[in-house]
Amino acid sequence: MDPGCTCELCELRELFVQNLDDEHAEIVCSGKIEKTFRQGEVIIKEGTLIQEFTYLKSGLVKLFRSDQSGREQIITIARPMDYVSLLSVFSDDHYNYSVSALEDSVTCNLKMDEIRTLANENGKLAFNLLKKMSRIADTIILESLEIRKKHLRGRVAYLLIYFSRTIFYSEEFDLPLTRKEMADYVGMTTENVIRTLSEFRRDGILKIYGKTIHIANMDSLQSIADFG
Amino acid sequence: MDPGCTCELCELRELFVQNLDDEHAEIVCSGKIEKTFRQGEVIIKEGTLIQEFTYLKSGLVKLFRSDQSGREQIITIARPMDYVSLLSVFSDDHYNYSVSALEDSVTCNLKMDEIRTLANENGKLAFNLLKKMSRIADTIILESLEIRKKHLRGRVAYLLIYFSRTIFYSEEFDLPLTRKEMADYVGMTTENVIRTLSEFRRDGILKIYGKTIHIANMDSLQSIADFG
DNA sequence: ATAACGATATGATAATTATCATGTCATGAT
DNA sequence: ATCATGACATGATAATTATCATATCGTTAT
Repeated sequence: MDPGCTCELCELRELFVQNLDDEHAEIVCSGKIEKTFRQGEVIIKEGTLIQEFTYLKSGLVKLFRSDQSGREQIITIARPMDYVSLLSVFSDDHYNYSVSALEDSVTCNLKMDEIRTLANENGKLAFNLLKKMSRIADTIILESLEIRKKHLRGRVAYLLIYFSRTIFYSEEFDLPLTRKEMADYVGMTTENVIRTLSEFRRDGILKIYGKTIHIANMDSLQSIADFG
Repeated sequence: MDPGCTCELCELRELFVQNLDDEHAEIVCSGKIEKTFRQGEVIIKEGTLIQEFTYLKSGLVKLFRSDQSGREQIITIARPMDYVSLLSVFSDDHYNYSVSALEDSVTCNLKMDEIRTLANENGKLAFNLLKKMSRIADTIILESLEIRKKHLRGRVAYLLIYFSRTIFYSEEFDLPLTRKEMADYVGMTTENVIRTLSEFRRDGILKIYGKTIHIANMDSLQSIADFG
């Protein structure tokens, strides 16, 4: 991959550099487009034609679907090193979900038909894509099953631990979601998510300063997530 | 693919025959093992080492996970033409779900490391696997979101329509699941699934003779699935 | 044939969650 | 600075679902 692609930590680079010769890497690289999104901006819109392979370089995004009544269901939250263009990309012509930026984000976009062509010609590349896809799909499905079997308190606890462990690596962090979005994620109403957070605060499990959450008693929170 | 692989309708055949030369097809084919399972038998056990690529040739199976308390969550139901070895196969060493036969079933098993090797060498094969995987993962995720946003009645209606349209192509069919399994699928209790079926019967939407279901009023059932 | 068991079924009650009402607070627009 | 708006918050009540109790039915084991 030529020096133009200087995305040091980019997983795409890792993926392609191992698997493509210089000539093909150059093709991919020359078609690369970086896009910047402000918090709240739509990156991918449900129903839109899939033309690009979108990779999240920095920031944080949510994948979601909207039903006829306008309510959103959040499918998952993706960080850099996750593929954003994932779910429908290899099986469908149109996105069946939307993506928007939870924090200011930068994406790296490649032309989808180039990826398709390259993958068809290059088993290693295709197989690596297959592995990535498999892992991500797996994670989403298992996460969805986990959430589904818990009650309200367990779901909220699970989500907070997810942010603490997986996203922010800290017991204090700024929630990247509004209470409504948390509700959309765990499949409950906004009011009940708020009530649950207040309960956790009253029980001394959390300290809450607006969007800032400090997990004061991780053990309790963990056992609520496990058994609630 | 040599004449030994005479699975006329097998999607594997279609997948491999287009993508492998005779020599490689012979490798795959010679390692093929067919296995027969009676209704209720376990085909894949959660936690087990993944060594085979399992394809469902005939029958009907359920994919599910068991939690610590012993309750099952059904992830999806797979028919022939679906890949059974799917979710973890390319991303994990061990299955994180189980599969068992809802009807007498026959699987076709290939060695996983052969598939891995071939996919690495053959872009077309890997890309076709990628497309299949993508489609199946997509379907499971979207189905899960659909179920999740409905209430009890809507979930049961959805499931009945799913059997009618997708599995049996008829408005009268024998339920391949017990009431408990239906409950495990839609994430509700057995009692409430039974109650809902009884309600549908009382409302003239269904006729129920034990496991045999006749959908007497598809329009009503459909609108319950859509809006309930 | 009969006993035992699991699946199906229904009712009563408890637990959980949604809805509606209302109010505060922070923030951006004018 | 003030207003408008949306996010956050809490209580009361309604709707939904789970749990517990009980009973029937069909199938399997003895």
